[in-house]
Parts: sequence; structure tokens; C-alpha cells
Amino acid sequence: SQNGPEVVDGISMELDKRDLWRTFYRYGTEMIITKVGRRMFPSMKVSVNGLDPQKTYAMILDILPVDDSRYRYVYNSSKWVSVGNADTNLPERVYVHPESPQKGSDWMRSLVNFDKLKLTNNENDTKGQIILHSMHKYQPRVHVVEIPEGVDVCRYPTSTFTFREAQFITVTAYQNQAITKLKINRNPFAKGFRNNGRNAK
Amino acid sequence: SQNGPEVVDGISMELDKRDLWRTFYRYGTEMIITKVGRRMFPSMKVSVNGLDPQKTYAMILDILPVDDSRYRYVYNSSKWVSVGNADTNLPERVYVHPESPQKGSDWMRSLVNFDKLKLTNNENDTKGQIILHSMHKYQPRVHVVEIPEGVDVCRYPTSTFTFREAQFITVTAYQNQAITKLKINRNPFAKGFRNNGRNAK
DNA sequence: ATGTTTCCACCTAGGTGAAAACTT
DNA sequence: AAGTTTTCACCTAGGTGGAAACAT
Repeated sequence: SQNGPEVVDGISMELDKRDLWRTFYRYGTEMIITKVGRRMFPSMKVSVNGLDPQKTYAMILDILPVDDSRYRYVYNSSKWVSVGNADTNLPERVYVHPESPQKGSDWMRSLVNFDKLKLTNNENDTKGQIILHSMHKYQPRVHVVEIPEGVDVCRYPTSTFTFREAQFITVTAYQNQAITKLKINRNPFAKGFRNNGRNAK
Repeated sequence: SQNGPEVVDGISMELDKRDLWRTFYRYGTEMIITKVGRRMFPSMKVSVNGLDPQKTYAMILDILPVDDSRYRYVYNSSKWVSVGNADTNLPERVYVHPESPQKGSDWMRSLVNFDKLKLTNNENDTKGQIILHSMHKYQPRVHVVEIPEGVDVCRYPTSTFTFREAQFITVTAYQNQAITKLKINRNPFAKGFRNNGRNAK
């Protein structure tokens, strides 16, 4: 994947902490999913440009299956391998950024952080969290939806951004210890044991 | 002041935890103001009805001086007495509810909580907090502002609600010990000492 | 004297990975 | 054997009143 922002329909979007995302991606990013819901780390955080400052937009994040595979981590080779078909489909949910709807100027003023988004493996989730299968590979996407004022339309003009380095595999417990270490070292909420974090020797 | 919701322009609004507010009011509610900013306790929290579900509204809270007096607390009589004139005017700030703008149906769905609002005595505050003088009496108000779609107007239709039991006097340290006790007993963040809260005998 | 600021221990609220228990 | 759930100690983040220091 190239450097610099993605550009779609004259709108440009850049993934924040791209180097961090790439580091994770190199090892095969894992995201823990739980019954109650768990945040992503890193979170999707983007800067946007090229919006019409006057127009109103919503920002939406969704997560697509990358392929039809189920995966398993092979400790010997430290690699994820495809094992059989993906599980059946799930309720399709999206995360609408809580500041939606908002003027283009507001979206462009500062980073747009999707860190409140939560992933779950609970198919009966009632909290509107995004439901995923464990041990599957996913691709998050960000949609910029223009909301015309005072007009009733059935389809809003939408521009979709896909950041390949944000792909991840869902787990209920980390498989690759390199990923665990990265999470602990980079996520301020995850310094919860003696031999890491700021007290590390 | 009567019971039941206030009604203005066909819109009705009710102050949540009204009994609690009245208990405070009976003793003379004090609100601490600090340089960095401090929340109100109780917070202004209202339920709204009678909005047009389709229309867009903003909700705004402002705080007016009740009179032209400066106050002092007299321990002997446990009363606030007027002592001289109010201090000079301050930058007028309002608190726009962070969910603004929003459809009437959204505002009516659940309680509208202004608990993120912060008061300060720092006249040079740059964080947009509401600036007040210490030892003055204030009246919070809630404004419902209708925002017509796609029209540029200089004045929006506004309905203003005033809850008398929400009046308070600003302090930098509590004067009336009855108020201190009420704050400690009712505010979950204020159990910070041995002889109260859940460890009380 | 009286009022303000600073610092702090003590809370609430909630995001982590580890480990043990559980399931299949 | 492999994956999931539960619980928990350890964090971050930030809202309290108290006490001491400070200001006027």
C-alpha cells in the first residue's frame, strides 16, 4: 500500500498512527472480541480533507469479512493459516460516529476518532455493537456520507475509504505473543502487570 | 414554585431530581467554582415534551445573575446576606448541549443532561467554560432553540425555561455545613473521607 | 479576617491482559 | 486439544471535599 492519504471523489483521508498500524499488520493484527464488547486497539482515527465546509456529513465505520475463510494460528510457523469456510453471516451493523451529522468544517477541524466503537462475538448483542466471528479476517472501512439539507433522498452520496493496514483477525485470546507485547507497550490501558510498562526493567 | 412541568410555547420541560434540587435550595445551594473549572452538583437534567419530532433543535444552558448583590454567609444565623454591589460584568458564555443540533424526537427520547458543563472563576478561561463571580447569586436557564432547515435567519425561535429551585450562590469553599453534607451524601464522586459514604458507621 | 489557590487522598467509571474455569 | 467465558488485579481518566498555603 502506498503512502499519503487516500483520495476518493475529491475527498482525502489519512489513517492516523499509520506506522503503528503497519507494525501490527506485519505480525498479523489481532483484535480481541468478547461477549460484553471490547474496543479496537489501535482505534481507527482519521484526518479528512476536501469536504465542503458548509455541507453536512455523517461518518460511518463498517467492517467487512476479507474472505470466506476461518483461520487458525500455527505456533510453529508463527503464521495464520486458512482452515475451512467462514461461519455463517451475522447481523450487519455499522458504527455511526457520535458527532454525526456535522458540517464539513467541523469534521476537518480535528482528527476523527472511532475509539468508542466496540466489537463483540455475541450474536444477540442489544447494545448496537459490531458483531464479528472469532478467528476470521476483517477489513474496516470508513464512509463519508453527504447529507443534503431539506431534501428527502433514498441514497446519499457516499465516499468509501479502505485502509489495508487496518485489517485484523478476531480472537478471544491473543495467539501471537508479538501482538500481545505490542498491545501492552502501546495501549496505556494495558500496563496491568509487573514485567512491562513503565516499571519494566 | 408550583409542581409539574413548565410549559412555554407548547413545549413542556421538567427538572429532573426536583426534590433534590429543592432540598438544596432550602439551605441555599452553593456551587464551588475553581480556576480549572468544576461541575455543578446537582447537574441540570431535564425531560422535554411537545417538540416537533421532525424539526431540529439546539439546547442551551446559560446562567444569569439574580440580582446586583454580593453575598456573605453569616455563620451565626446560617444565612446569606447581601453585602454591597455585584462585581463588574463578565464575558457572557453559554453551554451548548453537546448533542445539539438534534431532532425533536431525539431530545424527547431521554433525559437531557447538562452534567458536563463546568463553572469557573477564571476570567481568562480559554476552555469555553462558564465564568462566574464568587459569592454571587445565579439563576440557570435552559433554552430550546429551533433551527429551521436550509434557511438563513438571524433569529431562531427560542423558548426559555427557568427553574427557580436551581438558583445557587457561587463559592470557592463551602460555607454552610448542611450543604457540604448534602453534597457528600448525594454526589457519588464525593465520598472521599472516612466518616461518610459506604464506610460510615 | 476573609476569601482563594494548590495539592492530595479518596472516590467513580471503565479499558487492559492474565489466569483459571468452563465448554465442546 | 482448542477455543471461550469469567473474574480480577492493574491501569487510565477524571470528579470530590479537606487541609494547608497563599493572597489581600
